[in-house]
Amino acid sequence: MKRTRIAHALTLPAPQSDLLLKGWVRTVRNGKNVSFINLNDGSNMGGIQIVVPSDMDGIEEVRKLTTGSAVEIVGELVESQGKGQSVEVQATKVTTVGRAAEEYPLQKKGASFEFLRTIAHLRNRSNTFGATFRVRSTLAQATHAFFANRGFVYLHTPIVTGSDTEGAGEMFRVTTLDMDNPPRTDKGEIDWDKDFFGKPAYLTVSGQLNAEAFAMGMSDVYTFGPTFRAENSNTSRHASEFWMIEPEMAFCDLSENCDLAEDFVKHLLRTVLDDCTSDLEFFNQRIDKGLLERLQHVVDSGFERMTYAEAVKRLIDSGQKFEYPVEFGVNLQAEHERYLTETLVGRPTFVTDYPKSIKAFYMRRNDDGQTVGAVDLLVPGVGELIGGSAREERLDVLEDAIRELGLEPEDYGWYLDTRRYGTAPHAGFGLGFERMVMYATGMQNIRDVIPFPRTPRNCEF
RNA sequence: UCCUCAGUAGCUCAGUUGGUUAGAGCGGGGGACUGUUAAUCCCUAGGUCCGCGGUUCGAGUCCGUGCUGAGGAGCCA
Repeated sequence: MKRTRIAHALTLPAPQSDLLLKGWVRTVRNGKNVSFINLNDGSNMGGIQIVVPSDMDGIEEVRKLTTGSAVEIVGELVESQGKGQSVEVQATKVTTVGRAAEEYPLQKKGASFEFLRTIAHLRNRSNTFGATFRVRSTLAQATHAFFANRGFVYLHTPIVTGSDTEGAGEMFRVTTLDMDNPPRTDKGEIDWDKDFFGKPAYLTVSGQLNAEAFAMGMSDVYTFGPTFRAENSNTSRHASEFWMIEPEMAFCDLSENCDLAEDFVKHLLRTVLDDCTSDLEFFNQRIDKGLLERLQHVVDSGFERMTYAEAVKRLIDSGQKFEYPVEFGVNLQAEHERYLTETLVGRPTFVTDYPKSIKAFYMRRNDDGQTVGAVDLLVPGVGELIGGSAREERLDVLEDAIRELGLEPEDYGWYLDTRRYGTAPHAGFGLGFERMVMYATGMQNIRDVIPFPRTPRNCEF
């Protein structure tokens, strides 16, 4: 007999005999004539109700089943005699595969997210986290489907990089040197020439520069992989290891870049609305009351677009008092971004054309000489979901930008080659995948949307 | 890194102005009842009150400090 996953079993017409289910016990309730098991195998939200008659062989073992135990059930799918479910399984055989010890920490009654983080290896068996990681998986697969449908090449950029000039944040060093006794140069400095790669190496903070190189030849590419930032960030939306999606498109300007970002976000939300209905209903009911309405609204309406200058003006004109005053030339504070996207606009908002002084060197200089072709996508509840730009494709302008930072263009050899040999306008963005999962589920902490989160001072599991 | 708050049973929490032997619900163990739905009812076991130092006749409670966690800020995705 072949195992049937619970989500599939629930789609079968009842009655359906000779069903083999395997999963984990959520609850057991023992009655006089029957015992009830709620069985879950991760394929759906609510699991399935198993009814075990009291005269079944081995009923004593069933009565002593503990929450969390792994079991196999053989039985028949029938219309339910009770309320609360349309079908259930009348068991003919129950086998304990792996009994859960009495101290199994996931109880029927709710535990705090904070506690569940300390048992990250078990929390996927709870309603909230099962739903979160099903949605996460669906979003990942929808990402690949979206880009595949548009002819993008899926590009694997390196995890380990020798480039310390990316400027996107503090980097984790990768080394095989003995840190207790590293080799030294004559000057007493650590001799990185003796290290594995013959020079300092780091974990990537972005695949963008590599993706740009591939866009200058393969036209439309995207990356989707882990990214590492060694920032000492202690917030609900930063992790030291996270997943980022970075499309890069040749012959593309900032406006087309925004078009793609908007299509992409809408495609992701449409997919989870269609494919994760019961999970989203759970989130809507238990985690974030307005979730379904908000997601549907985002799918149905256009995103707002405004320049940084307009954003500053609207924030000032609003008369709203902020802890930090709004002023042209300084970065928007979190309170500004939140007010803009949540109150003034009420849906996702692209803010474009920031002052060059507050953005990265590779962003394309606008004709006004003051701003660059940057874009942030701000969304209610999460903040910055996407950061992107048109890239500076003009060799001389890019070299000037590097020099203005006090850096040497010679250090950017291969990157500048892409401007030297058949350069073309191009643009791209980075989307923080965990922030997307947060936005789609209403979950408020990045540590709760990644299976085993890595944050400062936390590398358990 | 900065600011604020918190840490009491396996989990979620209560614990009065500092005062005898620190409580409840859930979970665990035992039993009753029952087509149940976080089932219900009875009995029961279970505690380094985060660590260290101090004030006091006396500290879960007050003070200092360390650790851990959370929320907010900065950095960003």
